[in-house]
Amino acid sequence: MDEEYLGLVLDLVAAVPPGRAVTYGLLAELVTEELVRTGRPARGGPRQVGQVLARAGGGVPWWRVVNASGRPPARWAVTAVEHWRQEGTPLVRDGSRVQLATAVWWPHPEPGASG
DNA sequence: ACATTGACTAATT
DNA sequence: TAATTAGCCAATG
Repeated sequence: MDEEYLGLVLDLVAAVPPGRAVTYGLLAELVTEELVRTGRPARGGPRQVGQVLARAGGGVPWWRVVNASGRPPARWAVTAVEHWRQEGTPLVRDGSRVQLATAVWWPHPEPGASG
């Protein structure tokens, strides 16, 4: 886990707009894409993204990163919900999780890129 | 080197 | 929806 990987993850998280969210898995894929695109070996997965955020603490909008169920880390659930309500993030009926179908965001694909 | 742990995920029940 | 299980990858003891 070097600085380059940390920076990649943190930059991506910082790029997520308010009121939107990404999943750990998606973030991991984006990181992998970028590494491969720049000719570097792919590494890490969703759990590594989690590791980075856990280490980062504050300083990044961590509440915009949720698991595949739209939930934040249990320990920070209350704080996350407060942020979501403040940003107007689409939530499911009970307000405890992000509505992924409408809230998920990802970087604009580059022109010419396949897919 | 082996075991355990963790801000994960997908499939099963 | 919730609880379980198995798979995953890297860090830590």
